[in-house]
Amino acid sequence: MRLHNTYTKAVEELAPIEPGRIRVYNCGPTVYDSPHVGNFRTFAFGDMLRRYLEYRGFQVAQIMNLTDVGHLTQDHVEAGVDKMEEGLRRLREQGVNVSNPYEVADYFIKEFHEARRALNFRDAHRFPRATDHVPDMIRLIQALLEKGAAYRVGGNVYYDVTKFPAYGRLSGNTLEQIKAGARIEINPEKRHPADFALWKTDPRHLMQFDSPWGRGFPGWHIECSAMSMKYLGEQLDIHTGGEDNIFPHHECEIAQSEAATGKAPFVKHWMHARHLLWDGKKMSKSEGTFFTIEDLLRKGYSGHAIRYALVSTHYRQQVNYTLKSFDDAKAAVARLDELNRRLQGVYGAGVSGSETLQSLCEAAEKKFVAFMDDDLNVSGALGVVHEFARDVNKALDDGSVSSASAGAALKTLVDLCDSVFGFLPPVAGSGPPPDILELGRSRQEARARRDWKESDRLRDEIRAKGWIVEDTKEGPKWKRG
RNA sequence: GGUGGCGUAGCCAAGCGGCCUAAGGCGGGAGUCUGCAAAACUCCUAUUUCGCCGGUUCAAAUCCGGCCGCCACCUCCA
Repeated sequence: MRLHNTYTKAVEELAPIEPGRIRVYNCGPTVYDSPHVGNFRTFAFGDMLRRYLEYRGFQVAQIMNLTDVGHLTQDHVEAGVDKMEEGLRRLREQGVNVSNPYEVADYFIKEFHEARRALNFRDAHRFPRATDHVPDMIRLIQALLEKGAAYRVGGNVYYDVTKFPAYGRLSGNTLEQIKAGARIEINPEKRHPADFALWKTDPRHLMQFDSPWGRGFPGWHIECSAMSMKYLGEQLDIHTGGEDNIFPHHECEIAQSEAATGKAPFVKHWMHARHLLWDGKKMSKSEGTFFTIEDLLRKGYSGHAIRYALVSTHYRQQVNYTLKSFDDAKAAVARLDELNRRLQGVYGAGVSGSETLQSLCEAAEKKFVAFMDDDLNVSGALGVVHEFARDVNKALDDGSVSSASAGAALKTLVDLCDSVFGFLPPVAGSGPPPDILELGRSRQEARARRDWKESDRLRDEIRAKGWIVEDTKEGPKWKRG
């Protein structure tokens, strides 16, 4: 299996640190605002990666952090705005009863998990919160000070980038380039403009923690180093995030982690998802293109359809969405859902017939794996899925498929579309309730005596009760309205 | 200013030197099936064509150069 690595800018063979086991850290959400589709494109990529690794037989340890410290918008304290404070104000404006930053975080963490579940994510093994790990961060900062990789100025601690020769290798922002760039603010406390804060003492910050350097708060980057190493060890197989994290966040993480442990590489595969565009531009609140998952659900798109849309474009491809993208996804999911029901019907009916689907399944899975093994080529893999769907439908139309054969096709469909992609809706267990089935039987009787008027009336009545009945060769087929 | 990416049918999107007379989805058209509807299936919907212009090669959507257009990162951001 081959995956792209931002650090080397190449697609490389995945070679687990520990055979059979993959340790993945996903940069998770900041929880002082509602997560939006863009965030979830990245998270959905992380979830699919985990699912595919499991499908390929790896035991995966997946950690996703929740950033609940309200970092300042700038390293330089003076002009900084506390994000948590903004979140608090925003929620109060909406009439939500919150009194402190922890409650703000709780509120948005709950929202995040709701959206995550709606999109059928597997649970990461842990969702560590930054505020629960301040002592771990302090220990890491202390280690960096002891090794001379960081320095203290009053109550502030900065990382000394000049002590880390590899700084800039991930992003290409070498120290020379940063120095030349006019966009870095001058902070007289820093020895080098690219030095970044590990700890800040500032009485105005909302969230305050005790430290050897005074009461203050941790720098943004240190939390991920501390939490990933705490739960996954000093070296990880894969670390994911959005492309914006490459610099400065992940660049700084590498510097901190490797300087602290003396082990390199901190991460074997850095994987970054590209940002999405809405209607050709960055999502923007003022343009009304800042959609949350909840917004899309409210517009009538199912979690499965949203997931299909988010997952069906390669993660390193900049993707442009409009509402039509979600309509397309909805239709594609419906088609696969239809096949799923059809197969379940044949599988449950216990019919004998040809076993021809077996080889079709094997061929499809083989091709699917070949595409996915190549840095998660989902478009190619999806092509395989849809070709498979067409071939199976064709066989079903011939009416000669055995139950065993249908079962095999069912397994393939579920493996690919549910286990890996996670967008196949579950077939509602038992079908319609007895009263609906009774109406259906009346309708069949009406049809038998060619009373189309009554038959259509019953179909409308069934429809009004939330079910759709379709006539097929195998008898009536039931769907949720 | 620095760095990186993209430009394939109405839309989305694979392919990255010959199996391309270019996957797959959505949309559209015609048909099969059906009392009707729905679903499904079949066929059609890029045929000197893959932004444009040159070049390399026996061979290019795929490599090289130039141009045009779009985007991202370099600053909080997935």
